[in-house]
Amino acid sequence: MTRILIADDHDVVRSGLHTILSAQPGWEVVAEAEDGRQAVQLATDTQPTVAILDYRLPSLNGVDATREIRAIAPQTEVLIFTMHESEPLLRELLEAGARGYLLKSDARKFLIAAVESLALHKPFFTGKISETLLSAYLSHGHVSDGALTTRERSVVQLIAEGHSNKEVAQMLGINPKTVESHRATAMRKVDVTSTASLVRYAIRNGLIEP
Amino acid sequence: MTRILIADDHDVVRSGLHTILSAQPGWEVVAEAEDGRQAVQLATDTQPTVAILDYRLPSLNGVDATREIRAIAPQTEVLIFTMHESEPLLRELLEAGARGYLLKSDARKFLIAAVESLALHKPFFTGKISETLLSAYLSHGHVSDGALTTRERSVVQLIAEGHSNKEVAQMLGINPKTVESHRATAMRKVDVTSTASLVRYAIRNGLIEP
DNA sequence: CCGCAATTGGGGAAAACCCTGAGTTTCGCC
DNA sequence: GGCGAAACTCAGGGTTTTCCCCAATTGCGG
Repeated sequence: MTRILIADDHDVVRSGLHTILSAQPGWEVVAEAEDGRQAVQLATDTQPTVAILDYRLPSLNGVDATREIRAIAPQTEVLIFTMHESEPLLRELLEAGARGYLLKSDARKFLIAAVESLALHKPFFTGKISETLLSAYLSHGHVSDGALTTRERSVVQLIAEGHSNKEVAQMLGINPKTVESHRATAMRKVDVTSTASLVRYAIRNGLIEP
Repeated sequence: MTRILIADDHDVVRSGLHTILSAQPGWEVVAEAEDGRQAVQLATDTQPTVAILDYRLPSLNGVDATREIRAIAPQTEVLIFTMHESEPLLRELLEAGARGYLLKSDARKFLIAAVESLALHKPFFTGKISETLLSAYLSHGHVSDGALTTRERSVVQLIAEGHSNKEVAQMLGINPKTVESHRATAMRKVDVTSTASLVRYAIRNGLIEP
């Protein structure tokens, strides 16, 4: 019996997944969560075979939820279900322990195959970026650092949220000049020349909410 | 018999809507479209009572699809189904002829009620902004202009795309100082104090794509 | 004709941006 | 344990861009 947990904040999506998955012989949806915390809680309680998590979840996002579920229920495989393909996101997810990545637009074609694969503890990924990144991960045990370092990401995040260099410096407890430095290298790395473009980058890659 | 058309690019969402709606006695889903053009085509063919359109649709967005459907199948009521609540968007939709606006997060509570209402040719809207805006529309036949003027919107748009004041000035054929001015008033109007926040506003309200 | 808002600008202070250099953890690796 | 690479930390000193007050000009509706 393949036991499945569904976590998505939109009940319409949950209904859709539920009907599609329940139609498969031997598959059972054992829990539905509408936010991250609930997903972790239900995963603990039900110990499902596969947990399907939307990346955008209230209270606890997909990455953090993945990390917690992997810690609490190690035999549960996590399938991330998301709108857009983002490389930094995928990287984080791999580190967090997700073993599947399914684009919402690929759902019809690959949903069954993805869950099937995860149930056998084999990874499953869709999308252009996925193949290269996944093979790199499987051969090295980790993926090379993304465009931005941790510090750079924090800075970009706070900047994109509307804070000035000075404010960011205070929040992080460092010198404004250092913030400038991180900001500058980050901007060079992602190849933009204005704050506006940097904000768009941050939003596209899920560093902040629009 | 209430005949329903569903248009959404994610098949999971279509499945969800389908199962929920079909469960209602007297309701029938007569068509499913995965993009805007197909929705218009199917609306022409099937002449449904209610058309449920996702706002984000490939090939033809929700607003344009609404306009065409209202022109071709005037007795079909259009219900827009969307993630976020955006005032400018709602404004456009009202002008285009939509009679319903349903947030995806409100789906479980209000989906049935919304379709029911539209089938009786009564408007149905969820969300905070909706009430005030709708009543204004019903009493005046149109809605007053949004927060930003035309010029201000253009400027914000170009700024958010990553252009500097100087570049924007060249594109619009005006003095950089004038661009600054529009930018400043726009920022006061939408109540932000940094470029970053302005870009987020632009993205939230659909002035530009992320 | 008068008001009011949109559009157009100026001047000056503040912040962001660019380049260069350099000290100090931090981490993987032999 | 030592060694190198990369990350994190700041500084100086410059240019460019935002940001915030203000004022003049259109233009449209009461």
